[in-house]
Amino acid sequence: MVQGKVTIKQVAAAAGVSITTVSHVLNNVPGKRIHPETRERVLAEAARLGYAPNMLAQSLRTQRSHTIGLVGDEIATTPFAGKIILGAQDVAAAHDSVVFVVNTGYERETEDREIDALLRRQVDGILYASMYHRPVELPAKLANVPTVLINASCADPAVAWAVPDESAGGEDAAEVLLSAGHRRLAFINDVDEIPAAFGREEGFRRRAAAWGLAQEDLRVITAEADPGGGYQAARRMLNGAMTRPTGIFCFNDRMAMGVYRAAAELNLKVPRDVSIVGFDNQDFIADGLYPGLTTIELPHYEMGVWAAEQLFTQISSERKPALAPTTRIRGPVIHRDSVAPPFQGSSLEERHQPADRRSNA
Amino acid sequence: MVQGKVTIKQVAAAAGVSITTVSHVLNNVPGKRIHPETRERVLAEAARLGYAPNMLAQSLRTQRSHTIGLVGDEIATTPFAGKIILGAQDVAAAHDSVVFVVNTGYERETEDREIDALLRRQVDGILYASMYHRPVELPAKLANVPTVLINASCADPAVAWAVPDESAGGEDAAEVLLSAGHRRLAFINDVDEIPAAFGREEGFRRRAAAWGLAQEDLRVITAEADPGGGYQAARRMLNGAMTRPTGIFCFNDRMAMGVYRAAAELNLKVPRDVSIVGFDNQDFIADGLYPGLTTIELPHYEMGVWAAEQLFTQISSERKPALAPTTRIRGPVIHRDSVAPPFQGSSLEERHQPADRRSNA
DNA sequence: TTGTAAGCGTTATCAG
DNA sequence: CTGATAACGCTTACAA
Repeated sequence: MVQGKVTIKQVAAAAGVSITTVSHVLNNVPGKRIHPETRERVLAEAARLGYAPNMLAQSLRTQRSHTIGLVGDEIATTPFAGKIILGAQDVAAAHDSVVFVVNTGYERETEDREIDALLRRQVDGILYASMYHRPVELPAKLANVPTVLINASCADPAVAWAVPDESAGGEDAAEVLLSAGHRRLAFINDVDEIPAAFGREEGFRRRAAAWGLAQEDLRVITAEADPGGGYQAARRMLNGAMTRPTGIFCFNDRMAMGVYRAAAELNLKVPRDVSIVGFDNQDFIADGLYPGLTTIELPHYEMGVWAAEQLFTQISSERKPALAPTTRIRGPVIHRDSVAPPFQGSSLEERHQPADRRSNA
Repeated sequence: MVQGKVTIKQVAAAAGVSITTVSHVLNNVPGKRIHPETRERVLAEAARLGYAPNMLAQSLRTQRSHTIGLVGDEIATTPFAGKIILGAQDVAAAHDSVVFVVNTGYERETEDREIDALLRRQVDGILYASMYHRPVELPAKLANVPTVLINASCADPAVAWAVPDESAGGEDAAEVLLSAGHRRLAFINDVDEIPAAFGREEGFRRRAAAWGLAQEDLRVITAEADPGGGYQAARRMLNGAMTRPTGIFCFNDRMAMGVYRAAAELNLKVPRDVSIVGFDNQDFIADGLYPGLTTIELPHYEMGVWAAEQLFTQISSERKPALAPTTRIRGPVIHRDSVAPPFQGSSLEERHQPADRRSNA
């Protein structure tokens, strides 16, 4: 009620007891038996005054700030980041905690400064997130603080981390195409040599092999992981009608965007003439494309949740074990309209071109 | 060096002085003259021990936490949010502060709970951000806390806010098209009755009028603010060759995405047959489309910066004035490749442009 | 020039 | 059952 800062002292005065007693009843101190009547009185006054403990004082005393830090390289700049923050915040809230988020912009100096800032504020732990799945090394400052990595792995077996299950994603993508009946597949992979590229290809190949697909029916080419890269790769790949893949898996949705364009230019309809599977389920792209893009979602929210939960158990446990848990989280496949059984009719060259579809080059 | 928690007391002991002296030298207390030699000693020991003041204690004592809160309805879920966070963080860092970010998900209850959590942590102030430009009313809890609104306006003249300059955006869009030579324009506006819709239309019309454009040469229709909406509107609008607008301004980039598709289906080339201007400069869409979309960028980062700076001056000033500053920030136009002079040739069954206004590019 | 001590708002120990 | 009182780590009168 009364605005401003009402302290435990005022509650005590109002209830005609000592602050000790107030603290006892408000915190439900185990060993303490308090007269029901005074307890009521205290509770009533506290409520009436709108008392809420000052957590700075509380933290100082208990050495527990109920605060965690989320530091990321590009955490705030990228469309994916949000979900991670959200996941972390949701579990933080469940632990009466709130989260500081800081963006380092890949600057070591900024990172150091900000981590210091967090540490001086006695954060109970730190979530260290990378925007893109990659191996990192833990900043030295964090050696003695509960920390868990998100979207990043670490050689040190003592640090916990969560990453997407890339190869499961690759498998799922293959499964979607294969089970729709496709037998000539292609994977347009990222040129960069990163875990996501390795993992997705590995899974894709593995599942294709499991279906008995012949080597020559699975082409893998690499390109820049953007619309332009996807476009160029697709132009190259979609040329010969005989050998053209009927199902294409793209490293990410942005590349898929380029593949759509290439297909349109070549007068190929998605999904009738080519089925396409993306990766990321990127907001406004996957669902903005026409037809809607079937894609594998990255488990950002889930990683945030897992990591935060892991962090809180680490915080409340005495000493961290020498071997920290790690996880690879599988993202769901989001079915939209870019995958269909391969077209069985005559080959494209024999068909009549629709009049409104002049090819542009 | 020594990890863990080194306190001022340890520094004092190591330097052979009292904690008062340590505090004095470390804080450069104005009125105090300290012997250069002891000052050196203190500094040296502090550095050697790697001392950093515990800000919880400091905050408790000084009643200044060097901490601000950024609460938003969807702050973390949307691709725009990041820039706001970034702007806020950048200026926070310049003020030795760090920012809590919380997402309310439009739930009043969550909002209350989280704001309480921030207040109990003694945040120095709060940035209250809306994901989409709209009027809001300030949560009652924030009445006595320095607060500034981002992407939201407020009827209360005592609260400060920053919003995008929508009508300037509309003007700029019109200018881009008109100065490229277009004389038959269209604006595909959002059906929702929101400030962005009003403002952009108003600006667009105003600038068109300033160029002397006749009423009938500026069509405005509304649609859902997504690719589907843009697509349908464009299909409707791009039909008759005679009356077809040569320049289209879309309420946002997502709608523009749909317009691209409609244009492609109608065998109209962008920008040769239709020039398109979007709004938002949304990552991965505006630059992912082909050809690249010319668009008006929303000043998220700038709003974050302005608001945070405003917040810090408010924090360090005694009492807030009855009339708080507000601002409308103009976003830059991002020139890409979706705008060109109207095509003068005859490849389409289009007749000549009205000869009255034959300007150039 | 330096030190003592009070106090920020809590919690925890230990008496009464 | 309840209440002094000492921390938590720091800043800041006020003394010396």
